[in-house]
Amino acid sequence: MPELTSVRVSVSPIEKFREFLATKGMRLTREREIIVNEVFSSHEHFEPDQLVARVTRRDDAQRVSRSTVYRTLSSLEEAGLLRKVARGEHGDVYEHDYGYPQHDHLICQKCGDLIEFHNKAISKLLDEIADEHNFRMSSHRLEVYGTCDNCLRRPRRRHQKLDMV
Amino acid sequence: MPELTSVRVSVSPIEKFREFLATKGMRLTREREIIVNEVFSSHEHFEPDQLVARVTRRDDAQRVSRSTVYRTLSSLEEAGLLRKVARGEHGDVYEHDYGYPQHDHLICQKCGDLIEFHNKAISKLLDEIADEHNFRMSSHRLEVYGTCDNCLRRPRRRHQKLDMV
DNA sequence: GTTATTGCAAACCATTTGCAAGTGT
DNA sequence: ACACTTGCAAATGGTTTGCAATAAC
Repeated sequence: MPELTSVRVSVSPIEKFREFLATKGMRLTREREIIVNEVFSSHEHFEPDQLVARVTRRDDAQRVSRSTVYRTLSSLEEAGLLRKVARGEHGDVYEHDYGYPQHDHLICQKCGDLIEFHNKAISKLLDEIADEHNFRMSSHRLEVYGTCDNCLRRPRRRHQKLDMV
Repeated sequence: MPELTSVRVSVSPIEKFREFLATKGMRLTREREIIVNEVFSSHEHFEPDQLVARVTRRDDAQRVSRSTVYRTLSSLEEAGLLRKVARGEHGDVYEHDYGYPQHDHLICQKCGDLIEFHNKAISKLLDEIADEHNFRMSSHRLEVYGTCDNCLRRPRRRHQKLDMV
């Protein structure tokens, strides 16, 4: 088991969010807190609707409406706590963008799975390319589409239409 | 069987499309031909709605409905003649994917401008990365966001939006 | 003659928004 | 108290689809 160093994050997501909200004259409400807790309870990528499903099904004081989920996700994105990732035909997902290093994705077109990777050489090349074009880079999105290991090993017939003549 | 040279030769887009349609048991209709001509009359990136606007405004036999434009764009994408490019908050655009080498984009967040580039080293790195993950890569999308040369030079102006004046 | 295709309008669907009621500071 | 916020329902907006009429082969 590798040793974990807790150097990365000094402030909890909820605290970071509160700070962000404060600068906007916004409040950390019960609903926003519920959503942040839900979002940061696991490191999985998620679709807005998955989150909505979880928090709207409740019948207690932990319930949050669909609108509020969407509104809060936007705020979390703006606050730098979440980032949106486009998965092509599979729709967008959110991922944590706080306390995690920059990375890119392999995206399986069969099962929609996301595999993260980071490659310094690519980052360096991007710097050079931007420089050549006198372009000031602020971010990038690199998505590699194809078929993941799992789907290659156990191909599901229904995905292969083979309608080639 | 038509005679083909041994070298990769540029068949016209319309011909390529006809071949694709044939393999699908589909027909090259007047409407599809109109759209292909319109799409390949210039190399510009375009939004579906821009194309729709051009071909639905007509009152002669050159008119094509919105539905047919969308249906045909999908077919052209499937046929490998067009490719969709996501511009982040600026919405998706189509670009020619036939007779043009693979390339990526610098995308200006100020003006939405697209600057194409190609870098062999990046392609090579992607091959290696996919390989390491036993991932079969079929394509990739690399978009570099930031501010373009033009917008850096004219910081306070919206540049090249001449279609509004 | 079949069978694919078109145009229209209606449906879709994830996301956004107006508004009245509710809540944090 | 005063804004900010919520939940609901309705609006959005780009894209897709059902269907009857039409056209390609």
